[in-house]
Amino acid sequence: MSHFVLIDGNSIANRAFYALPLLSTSAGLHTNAVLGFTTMLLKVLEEMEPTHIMVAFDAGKVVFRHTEYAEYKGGRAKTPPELSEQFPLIRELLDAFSIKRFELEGYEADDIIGTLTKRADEQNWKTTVITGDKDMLQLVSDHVSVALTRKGVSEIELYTPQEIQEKYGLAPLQIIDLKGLMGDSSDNIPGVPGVGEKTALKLLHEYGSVEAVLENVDRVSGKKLQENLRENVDKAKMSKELATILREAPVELDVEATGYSGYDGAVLAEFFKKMEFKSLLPKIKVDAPAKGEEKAAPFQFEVVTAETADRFADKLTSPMAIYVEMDGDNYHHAPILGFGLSADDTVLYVPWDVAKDWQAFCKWLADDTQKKWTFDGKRDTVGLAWHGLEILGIDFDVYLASYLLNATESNPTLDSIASQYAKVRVLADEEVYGKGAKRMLPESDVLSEHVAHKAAAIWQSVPVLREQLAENQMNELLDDLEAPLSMVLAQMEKQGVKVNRDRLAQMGVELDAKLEELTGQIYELAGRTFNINSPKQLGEILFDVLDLPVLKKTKTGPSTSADVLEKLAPYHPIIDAILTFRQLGKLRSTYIEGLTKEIHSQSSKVHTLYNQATTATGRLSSTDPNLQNIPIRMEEGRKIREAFIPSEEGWYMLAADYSQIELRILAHISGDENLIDAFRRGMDIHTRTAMDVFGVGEGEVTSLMRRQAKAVNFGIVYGISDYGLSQNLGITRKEAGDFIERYFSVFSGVKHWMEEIVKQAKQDGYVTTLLNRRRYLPDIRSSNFNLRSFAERTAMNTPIQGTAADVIKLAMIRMQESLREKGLKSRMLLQVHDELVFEVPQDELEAMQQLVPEVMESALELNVPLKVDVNYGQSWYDAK
DNA sequence: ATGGTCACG
DNA sequence: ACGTACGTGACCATA
Repeated sequence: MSHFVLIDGNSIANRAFYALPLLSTSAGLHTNAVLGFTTMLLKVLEEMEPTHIMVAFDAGKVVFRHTEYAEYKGGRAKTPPELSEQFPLIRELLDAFSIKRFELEGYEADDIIGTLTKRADEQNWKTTVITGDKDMLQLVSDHVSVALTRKGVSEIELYTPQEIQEKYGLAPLQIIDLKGLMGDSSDNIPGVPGVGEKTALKLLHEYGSVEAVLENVDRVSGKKLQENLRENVDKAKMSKELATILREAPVELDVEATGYSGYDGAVLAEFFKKMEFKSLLPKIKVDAPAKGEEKAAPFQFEVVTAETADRFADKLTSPMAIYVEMDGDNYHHAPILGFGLSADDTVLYVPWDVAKDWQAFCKWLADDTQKKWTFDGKRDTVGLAWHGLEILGIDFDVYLASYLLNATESNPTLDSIASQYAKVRVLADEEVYGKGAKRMLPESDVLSEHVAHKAAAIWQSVPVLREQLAENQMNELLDDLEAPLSMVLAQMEKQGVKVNRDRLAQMGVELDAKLEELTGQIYELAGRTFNINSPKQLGEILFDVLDLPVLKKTKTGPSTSADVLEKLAPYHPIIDAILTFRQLGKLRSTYIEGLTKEIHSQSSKVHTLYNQATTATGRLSSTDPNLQNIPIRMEEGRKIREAFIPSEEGWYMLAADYSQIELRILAHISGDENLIDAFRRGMDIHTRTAMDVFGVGEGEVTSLMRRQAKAVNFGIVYGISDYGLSQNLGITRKEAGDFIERYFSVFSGVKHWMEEIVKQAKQDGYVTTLLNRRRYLPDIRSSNFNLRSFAERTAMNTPIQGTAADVIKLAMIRMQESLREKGLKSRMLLQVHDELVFEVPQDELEAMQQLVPEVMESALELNVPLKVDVNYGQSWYDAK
């Protein structure tokens, strides 16, 4: 059966360009749109198996619509040169694929596709249109489906008439009426003012078309809406015309001429090489090896056994890629299965039982001069340490490198790294081991090949990663910050923190009693029993049985979150009981029961896992258990910290935290003179902000004024919006807006910086921290208001939060060095974003109280001082 | 698996 | 007209 695929070339190229980071070849040629286009094509060819395929492009400056409406597409931003220069490459790409492309002077790709689908439809061909443009949904019919790209170009969503009906309640042709009413800002189709998607859909469900709406305008509910419709009759009609895709363009291309019989693998490979798409090369389907090209050698590796080990001793070289395979994600517990090793043409697999008794290997492993390339060296270091082995000489970590190159793709996996930077394919662990309850070890030959692939992938990726890091000037960030930090974190994780199990149990007993009492009270107040932990059941009790007002909704029903409940508290005594129940329940399940489960059987301590490649901003995160969210704000919860104690008799817990680090960093990078002055004078920053914003003297700042100023300062760091501030302070949006305006008039340097950073983000597509950490913001130029606004706030927040992360990471490295140099026994145990926690012998207390702030405050020189507060006590609770 | 809620900076 | 404060992870209920 025939299957005709039509691709909207401009739409896909645009999507791909904005979805992918701005990649370039070593020669400086930008290729991200080409790459996205290519992945899409490979996917379409494989999954849709078209018998006919073509790509349509817009052509020429004069599109016939212009003559009808001068401003058509006027609102659209100019195509950036980085994208325009890729169009010729995309044409080359299509030629390499032997796919027909077509353009027609004065017409858009839409119209070409509209015309061809009509012809195909008449012949009853199965037809699929691929585009990112929702307008095209109007082409859908029984034979024609439209595939919309989502998440850039990596995923597609197929629309048939049924799906359009389900999603919009409209027939395909009514999509035109929808656009006619709501308009489309990206195409500068005006629509009717005041009518968005919701209103437009409501009108169409009732009347069916733009014309019918206009005829029945008297019956439309809403005075303002009626007025808008009456005053914009012409605009509505014209918008509908603009949104209508032409189905009778003078396209001379015969549908039959788009017949497709596959591509020449060798030609395509040549093009991929030119584009430096190394990872795509293996995806080219070749029926027979192309003439003149040697068949790729099958993957070869050797398994080392106890008997043959001696023969392999001289294969252990420097540098060499090593992958330590473990059974499970938590390397504090996981058994080690074996090692993959690779360098040049050597690829080895060494089972654990062989490796642990192979002396030459263990010696090589612990030899600092033998350089190792790894995937997650911290995992290797800690995992091996639990089994009594030492690994030294880690010289490159592809996990950290890949994270730095793209922090938005959190937790890079080796299979994805391999597909981006290496030739060899690596299966996802899930494919080898299964997931969840179905997880199990595969046959030993499957396992050894999988691990061997991993080592080979690391070996091949390193040079590519090095080069890309160099292009972004990020080698220093890796070599001097993240890599040394990973070894500091390894020590902290392995060291662990002592937790007093009995203390927790005792608190648990007290909580149980209180919770039981509360449960009884709640049931009585509700008049029946129910599951208080179920938002659904709780909602029924509150809003149906007790008939309390619904203040906020979630996707699934009325919200019962704490901020809503607090507002409902005056209505009914059950609310306070529920709030307390929630609070205590959280303490019991997460912090008593959860934490107790994490106490390690071997060490009686908790050993967290710091994730160094998860956050988009450069912060760490902590799991199993998460030690970065131990309660502190409420006294009942804060008591949990009494269970965190030193691991040795007579030692102390010492905590040091940066004071206002984010605002100090804002002062530095914005250069705002007022903010800098405040910090140089050592003032309380919230009081100072209140003085400036309210125009009062220091003695006249009330606690309310200080509280409001504090909220404004938080808002500034988060990328302020009047709505967010109004929510936080419980004031109107207008009042919040006034605060912000006054803040910006006093701290004009901050305002200027915020405008500039957003502008820069729009230009570059990313923002950076002081140490050149980078975060891409693909939505910064989105036409979707929400996505764009979010990206803009992120552009303001990330340099601040990310630089703070840089600073404390630097301090941790210096701190560890300092402890070693001075021969101190004190140990760094925890990092909580702006705080470091140590355990300290009594005779080092004095020295540490001096040293820790000194090292932290001098980690990075800014144009304002950094300030650190230190406290110590018998437990983490007492270090306050 | 997903969403709601809540703990932290 | 839109619908939000920035960054995380754990637990519970429910599909």
